[in-house]
Amino acid sequence: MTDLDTCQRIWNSVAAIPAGKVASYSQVARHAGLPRRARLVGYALRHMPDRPDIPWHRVITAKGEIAFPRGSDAYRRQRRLLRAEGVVFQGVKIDLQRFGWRPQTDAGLDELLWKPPD
DNA sequence: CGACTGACTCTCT
DNA sequence: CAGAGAGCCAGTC
Repeated sequence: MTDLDTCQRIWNSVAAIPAGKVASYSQVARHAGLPRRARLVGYALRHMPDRPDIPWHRVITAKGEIAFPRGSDAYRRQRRLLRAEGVVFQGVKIDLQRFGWRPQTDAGLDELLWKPPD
């Protein structure tokens, strides 16, 4: 397994994702100080202890899709958890414009978030 | 040591 | 906007 410290940082970054928003693997990797290690994040999550304080379901691919194959058990589970937090799915994808995690502009994003759709 | 794989991403077409 | 290809890193065989 990777350095425990690395995993800790990854999990910590995942835990930093606000409820109702999602972050891509690369986003989490970058936030954890691991620029191009998106796959490592995936690996870390795969081997993650099922701790309730780690919202793994808020981590999706850069396309805004759940990384699991559609129709799989894990896919439905993650999708349900996200929907429970208010994340809206457009078909198989999530609108990253609205639900994408913006660590830098997180504070003032609410207005943007709740602006009525076109 | 090398080939294969995976909860990935970026770039080019 | 979708598909192909290359890059990336750790684990497994």
